[in-house]
Amino acid sequence: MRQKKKSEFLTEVELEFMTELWVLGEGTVRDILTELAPERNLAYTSGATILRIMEQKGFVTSKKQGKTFVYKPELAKDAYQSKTLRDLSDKLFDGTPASLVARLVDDQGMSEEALEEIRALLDRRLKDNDS
Amino acid sequence: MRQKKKSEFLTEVELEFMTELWVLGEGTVRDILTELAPERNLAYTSGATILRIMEQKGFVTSKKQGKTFVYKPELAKDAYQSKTLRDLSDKLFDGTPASLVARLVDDQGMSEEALEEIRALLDRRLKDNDS
DNA sequence: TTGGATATACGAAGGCCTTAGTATTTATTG
DNA sequence: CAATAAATACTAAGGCCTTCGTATATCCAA
Repeated sequence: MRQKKKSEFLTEVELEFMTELWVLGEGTVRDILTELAPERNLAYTSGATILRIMEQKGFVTSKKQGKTFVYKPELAKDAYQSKTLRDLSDKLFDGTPASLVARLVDDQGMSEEALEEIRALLDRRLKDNDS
Repeated sequence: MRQKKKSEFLTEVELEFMTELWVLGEGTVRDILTELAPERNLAYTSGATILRIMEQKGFVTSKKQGKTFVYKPELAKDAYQSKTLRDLSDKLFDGTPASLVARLVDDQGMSEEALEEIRALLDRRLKDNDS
């Protein structure tokens, strides 16, 4: 009785939709399409299909409101961020998160503000560990 | 005259192969298959196909050595790490790398050493900016 | 109640990814 | 040179992703 065990990662479009749901809290097909960039131009039925598939996969749940489905994330953004980082760290950074951060910090195009912000974060975290 | 502008990201298997090439520096189909986990069990011709496609996409180059192709990464690991992080930051962390680090630091079991290491890195980087 | 607008259900096309098989070429060595 | 082993070239199948069209159901207003 083989378990599904599918990838549990969102596809490109699924992430696009989920991102809107994370902002909205919940929403209908129409709500989400409205939030997308105007140049996105996705057919209504495409949006409906995407959300139906996402529900099949367990990424969202729905409740019927009148004749319309309202969708809600089943997966918290925080949790998904964590999962994604763990995966990326394993696959591209030899499983050492520190090297991931190192690369990020080394990379051009990070403002000094962002760097300071990260350092503050680390300081706070290190202080917490001491106590 | 539409430009290719394809995704420029490695697929799952391509990353698997590229990871070996990054370690080896360069290698043949045989070399790479040897490096993969024994349980991977990929047919030789599959490996050859994957590398041929990767060359088409410009991820690797090849030179012929005797009757055999030797493949070499065209894309540096560092560069690909950066690109990937930028993409992830944009798509899942509202374009603010600091929030990415925050999530990583918050929930990954990062050792104090690793945290210190990163802070040192930041300090160095911020000093450089000052000068 | 019925017509029109809007929503859902279903299916399918086209594309890329992964994998592998078959046919052909090439190097080596008796 | 011929036989064998190994590599390359090509093709294709199966799966998932993205997108949309058609058919059907549902709500609301006149």
